[in-house]
Amino acid sequence: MNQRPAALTRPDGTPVRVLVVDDEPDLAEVVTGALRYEGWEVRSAATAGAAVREARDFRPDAVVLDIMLPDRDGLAVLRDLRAEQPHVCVLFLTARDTVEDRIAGITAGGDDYVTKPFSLGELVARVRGLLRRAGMTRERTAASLLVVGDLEMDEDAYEVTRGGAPIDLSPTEFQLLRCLMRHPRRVLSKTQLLDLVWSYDFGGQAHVVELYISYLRKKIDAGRSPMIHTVRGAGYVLKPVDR
Amino acid sequence: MNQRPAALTRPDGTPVRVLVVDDEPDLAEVVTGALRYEGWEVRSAATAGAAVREARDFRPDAVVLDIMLPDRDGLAVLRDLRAEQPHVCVLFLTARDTVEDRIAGITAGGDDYVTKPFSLGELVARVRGLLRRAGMTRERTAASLLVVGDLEMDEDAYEVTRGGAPIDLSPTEFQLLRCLMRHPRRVLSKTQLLDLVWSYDFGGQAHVVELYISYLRKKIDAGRSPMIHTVRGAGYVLKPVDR
DNA sequence: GCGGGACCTCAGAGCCGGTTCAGAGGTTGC
DNA sequence: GCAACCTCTGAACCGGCTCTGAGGTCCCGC
Repeated sequence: MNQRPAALTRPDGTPVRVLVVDDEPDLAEVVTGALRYEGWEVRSAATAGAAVREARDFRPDAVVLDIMLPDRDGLAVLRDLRAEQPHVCVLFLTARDTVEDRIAGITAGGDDYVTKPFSLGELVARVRGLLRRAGMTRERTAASLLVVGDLEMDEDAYEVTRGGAPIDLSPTEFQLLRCLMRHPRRVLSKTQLLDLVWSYDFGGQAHVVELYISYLRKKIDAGRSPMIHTVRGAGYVLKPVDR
Repeated sequence: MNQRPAALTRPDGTPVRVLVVDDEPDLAEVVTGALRYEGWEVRSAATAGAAVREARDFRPDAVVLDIMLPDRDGLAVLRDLRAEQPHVCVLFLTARDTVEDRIAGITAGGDDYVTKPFSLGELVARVRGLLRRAGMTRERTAASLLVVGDLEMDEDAYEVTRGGAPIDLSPTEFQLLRCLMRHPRRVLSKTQLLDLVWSYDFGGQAHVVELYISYLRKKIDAGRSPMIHTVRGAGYVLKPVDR
C-alpha cells in the first residue's frame, strides 16, 4: 500500500514517454517533476529545434509544448513533430492573452492546451486524458472512471457519485477530490495539495486547503461513514470505509 | 464508452484512409488532425503532383482536395485520381467566389465540396457523408441518424426532433448540436466547440458559444427536462434525461 | 488542568463565469 | 429593393465560487 497509482503504460507495458518543451528552466523543471511523479519517463528541451531532434531519438507518446518558443511558432513545431510521428499527442502551454488565434483548430484534432498559470494537477490530468483517448493505456478501469470504495468519479463527464447518488462539486473541489482519488490510502500534505490543485503562482496560504477539505466533507461524507481523514501534522487521506 | 464514437471503417475492418491535398501548411495540419481524430488514417500532400503520387501508393478511400493548387487545377487532379481509382470520393475545398459552373459538375458525380473558410465539424461530417453514401461503412445505425435519449437528428435531411416533435434550427445551431450529439455524456469545452463549429479563421471569443448554447436550450429544452448542462469552468454536456 | 498549536467552520467581500438582452451588420429570398 | 433571418458584439445582470479573516474546537504535552 501507499504507493502511487498503477502507472499508465504503453500497450507493451513500458512506461509512457513524455517530452517537455519550454524555454523557461524553472517551469520546465517543475512540470518535468510532476510528470515523473506519475511514473512516466520524461525528457525536456528548451527550443523548437532541440524538441524535434529530441523527439526523433526519444519517440515520446506525448509532448508538452510551450507555444511561445524563441525560435519557432508552435503550430510549425506541431507540424514537424507530426511529420515524423503522426500519432503523438500534444498539450500546448499558452499565455492567457496569446490564446485563440494561434491555436485555432487545435482541440478539434484531439490535442489540448492549458493556459498559464496552470495547476500541475490540471496539467497531468490533461496529458492523461490525451493518452487515454489516444488508446495509450492498459488501465483496467473503463475509460475515465476513478473508483475508491463506493465513491466514483468520471473525469470526462465531470460526474461524481457516492453510493450511486450524484454529487455536485465546484471546479476547485473537483480538482482536489481528483488528487485524493488518484492516491487513495496515501497521506497528501497540505503543501502537496496546494502545489497540485492551485496554480503555481498562487500566493495564498495552506489554509485554503483546510477550507476546501471541509467543503468536500460536507458533500461527500455528510451523514455517511467518513472517507476523508485528517492526519495531524501530516495531511489528509482518502480511504474506502471498510477496514 | 465515453470516448470517441465507433470509427467508420472499411468493410474489412481496417481504418478508412483519407488523403489531404492543400498547399497551405497550417490549414493542412489542422484538417489532417481533425480527420485523424476520427480514427482514420491520414496522409497529406502539398501539390497536385505529390497528390497523385501519394494516392498511387496510399490508395485512399477519400481525398480532401483544395481546388486552387499552385501547379495544377483541381479538376485536372480529379481526373488523374479517377483514372487510377474510379471509386475514390473527393471533397473539394473552394474559395467562396469560385464560379458556380465549375462546381456544378462536381456534385453530379457524387462528390461534394465546402467553401473556405469552413468549420472542421462541417468538413468531417461531409467526408463522413461521402463515405457513407459510397457504401464504405460498417456502422450499425441506419443511415445518418444520431440519437440521444428522445432527441434525434438526421444529418442528411437536416431534421431534428425531440420526442417526435420537429425542431427548427439555424445552420450554426444545427452544427453545434451535432457536435454535442456526437459526444453525448462528455463535457466539451467552449474552445473545442469553437474549433469544431466555427470556421478556423473566426477571430471572435468563446462568448458566441455561450450565446448559441442559450439559443439551443430555448429550442430543445424549453419546458422539458433539460438535456444540455453547464459544467462550470469546463464546458457543456448533452445527456439523456434519465439518471 | 492549562496552554498552545493544529485544525475546523462560519460569515462576508470581491470576483469571475455564465446568461441574457438589445442592436448592428450581413446575407438570403422574395 | 425590401423584409426576414442569421450571426456576432457589447453591456448589464446574476449567481456561485474563491478566498480572507476571525473565532471556535480538538488534541497533545507539560
